[in-house]
Amino acid sequence: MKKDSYHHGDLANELLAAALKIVERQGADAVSLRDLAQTLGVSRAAPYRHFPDRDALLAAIAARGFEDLVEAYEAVLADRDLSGAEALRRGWLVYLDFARRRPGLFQLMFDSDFLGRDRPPKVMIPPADRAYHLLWEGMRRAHPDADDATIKMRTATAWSTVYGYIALDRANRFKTFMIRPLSREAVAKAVLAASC
Amino acid sequence: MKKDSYHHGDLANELLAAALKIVERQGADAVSLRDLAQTLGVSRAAPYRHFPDRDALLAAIAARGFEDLVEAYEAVLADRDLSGAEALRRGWLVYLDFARRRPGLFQLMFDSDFLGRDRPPKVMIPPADRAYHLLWEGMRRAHPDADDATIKMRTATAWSTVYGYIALDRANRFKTFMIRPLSREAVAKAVLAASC
DNA sequence: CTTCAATGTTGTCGGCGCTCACATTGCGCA
DNA sequence: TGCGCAATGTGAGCGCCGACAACATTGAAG
Repeated sequence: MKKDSYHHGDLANELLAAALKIVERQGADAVSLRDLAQTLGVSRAAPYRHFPDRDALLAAIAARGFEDLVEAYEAVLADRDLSGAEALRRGWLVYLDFARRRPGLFQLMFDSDFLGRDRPPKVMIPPADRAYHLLWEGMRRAHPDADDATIKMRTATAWSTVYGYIALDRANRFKTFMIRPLSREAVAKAVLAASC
Repeated sequence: MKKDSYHHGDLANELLAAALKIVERQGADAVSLRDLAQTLGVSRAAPYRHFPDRDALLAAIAARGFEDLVEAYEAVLADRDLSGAEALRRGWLVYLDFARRRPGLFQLMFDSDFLGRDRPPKVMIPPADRAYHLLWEGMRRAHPDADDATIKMRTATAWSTVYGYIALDRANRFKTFMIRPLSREAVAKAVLAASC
């Protein structure tokens, strides 16, 4: 931690923390390894001792985002007293709230092409898989007797709607359609209605 | 057109055409003004005589994309023999087909933040407005007696679903849910069912 | 024929990701 | 205790990019 020593002490974590702040405030495009290094008082090349390249740093941040999202979603599913439909509704709200409160991070997690690659960054495979699996679990709980194909299709459709709404709302596209944008609750209800 | 003269002759249009090809094949991120200039046999600074900056060139391409999309959608609405629901369904198919055949262009049109700015590039305001307005017209035709608020909300929800599906499909995200992704027709039908 | 606006060129600046050879440090092991 | 090595940080440099400024060339209008 002492700043004047040759070795920084905790550069990897400080890079993650500083980059996360930038992602949340200005989006992933604003992350520059050179900038980061200067902010933390190290040389431009230092970050490369901890992350092979810029993408690896962003992937690590995205992975942390998935972990946070999964934690919040699991808190909803943990309440066994909730009806299936209500658990499903609250689960969508978790996604909608996450996207609204941390838009830059959400965008990095879902809009970057990390997960679409042949070989996604290994740090984010488990939490991302878990996040997607939870969507399926929520839908299954609301439709205990439906067959797998139905569950999957409804999950895909509902997730399309929620994700599309989030992306369009973030980009301010709904001003074309209405003065006041749809509320998160309205979206969650509409999605719920469409998948029940 | 003559290549050896000092003045190129039609640089603006050739820049647009060459950049459009790159957008469609590799996405907007792959567009480099320097590269473009070299390909067309002019100097690095020449493009700046025709477009103030890189964003302006991309905005012009996006505008052209909206014009193509509007043309295809209007061809559907022009058939007055179609039922409202069928016209709506075919309208969504126009979007889905456009997104599948020209993913890079679609992404530039809808994912870039041009339209979300305080002052969107003026070349793309009219065609983009028209494209969004057509969604509303299609929905109106399927629900002639619904009030405006309902039309708007259904349009917003349906567009969220279609747009979300397109983005997730392009990013290959549905492999988590199913082996074979949903077909365009299945999506159009699901959206139609949800908004009728 | 002259003049001028349109168009193209060269040079330059700052920023970026990334790599390489080298410097410093501290930890584990003899 | 002291030594050696792996981990970590440094500085220089490469090639790429967008953008600007000063200058060159051209064609068309008068």
